[in-house]
Amino acid sequence: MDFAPPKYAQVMRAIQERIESGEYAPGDMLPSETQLVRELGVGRTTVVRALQTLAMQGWIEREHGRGSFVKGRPQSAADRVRPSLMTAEQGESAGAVVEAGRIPAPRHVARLLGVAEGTPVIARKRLARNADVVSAVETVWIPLEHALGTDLDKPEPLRRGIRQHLQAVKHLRFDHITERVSARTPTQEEAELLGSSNPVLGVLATVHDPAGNVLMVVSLALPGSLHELEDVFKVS
Amino acid sequence: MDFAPPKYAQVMRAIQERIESGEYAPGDMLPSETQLVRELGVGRTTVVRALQTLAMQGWIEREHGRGSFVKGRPQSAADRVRPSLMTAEQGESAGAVVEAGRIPAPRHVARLLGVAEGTPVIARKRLARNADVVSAVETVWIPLEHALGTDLDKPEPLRRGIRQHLQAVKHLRFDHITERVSARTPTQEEAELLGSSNPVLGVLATVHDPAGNVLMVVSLALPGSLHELEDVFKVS
DNA sequence: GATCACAACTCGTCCGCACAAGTGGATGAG
DNA sequence: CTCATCCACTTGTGCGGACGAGTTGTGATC
Repeated sequence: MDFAPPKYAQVMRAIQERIESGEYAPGDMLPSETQLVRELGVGRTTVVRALQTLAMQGWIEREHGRGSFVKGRPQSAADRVRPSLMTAEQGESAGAVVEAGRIPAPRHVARLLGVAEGTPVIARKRLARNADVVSAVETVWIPLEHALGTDLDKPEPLRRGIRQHLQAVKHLRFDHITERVSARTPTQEEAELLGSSNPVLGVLATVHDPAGNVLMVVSLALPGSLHELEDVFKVS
Repeated sequence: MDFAPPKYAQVMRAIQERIESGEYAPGDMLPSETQLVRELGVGRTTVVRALQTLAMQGWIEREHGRGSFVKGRPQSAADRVRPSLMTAEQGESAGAVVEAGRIPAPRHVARLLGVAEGTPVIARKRLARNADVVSAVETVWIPLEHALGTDLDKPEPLRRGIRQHLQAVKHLRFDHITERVSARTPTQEEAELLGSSNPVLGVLATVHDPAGNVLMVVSLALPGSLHELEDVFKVS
């Protein structure tokens, strides 16, 4: 079964698309709430909720008694691409999983997980493909206790992302992620999978639950020629 | 005249105070919406709006069908280190400046500055040292119009950072910065300056004024073995 | 005892309506 | 012309009701 997104989200998307397409340019006044009600066939409650959410996200500005005005696509630190979160969130397609099973934890992973080096953990390694080119090698390391009873140690592709799977099966909740990015030469194995030994962006991330415990470690190798991490931020 | 804050804000404050006082402890379930409606004498619309806003701000968590649960006072994510901003902010020490003067803009810089390739611009290249090791090659590209009258084209070290210098002399204000990070092999020149041709983090940043005009471009080569960019962020 | 259906609760969304309050142009008195 | 007033518009807030959907306990049934 598939679900239609809620109406207020549909209204938001409709307006966002008109802003991105240039139909509503920055500075323009949006149609009034009552106009949108008539045009979109929804209640004013719904329109107001959509507009207020857009205002909170920085797309528009609302002035009491005057109208709503376009500001443009919001640039916030929040919409930065977080490669580790993408990895945890995306489902898997056929053939993506290279390896999934129990492995002694290497030192750098053991330290981040807070276990002794060599402790058996579940490692799940997969390939991200982009137009038939391998665009990333993703390895997820999970302590046995958290992987127990999940499908993470099975080579079959997951239909939902790892985060949703862990939440549904084990009620584990992600709270925050610490991500460290560096540049390095790919390991032998990564070079073979990527078909190149050019420099890669190495991302090493720890995923924490609300109590601060480390749920898992994500390690990524992103070929420098294919990936750029973009970030826009205000100067104080 | 003084105004009473809107009711939904009063409801928010009431719940925040109960969380801060410990009456509602983290993990506790809040009273249900209908209970709060009776207790506070407001409509459910108002209670729902207050609770949804608190959830967006991270005070509580709402689970469909189960209830609302206390998370605690929200904490904003730690600020990330912005290498390009550091570069623009720091002063220079003796011998740091490798080169400063007029150069035809290379293609990738010209595109970011919005000028034709080969247009003369000011390039200022310097080295960051850390315990006598060259830890970064920093190049700043500035259109002639912005560099005119400044000391940016002179090889003498600046006592203040580039940002303060531009603001004091030319009244230019930084508003936001777009930063793109990738992994690459250092150029011939960078490799010589760094004394190594190991992979580097390549940072390419454009600095914008409040109107969105590009004030300058910053290009950094950070050896992967010496630099890690760390970032902590909340998961939705 | 295990299983299933159901009721009673939760939050999620949506509607129509109402009134307050801010803005700006039209209108008419002076 | 100047100014106050009014009116038509805008958004802000609030209410009650309705229905959907997820969760959990309870009790009947097998």
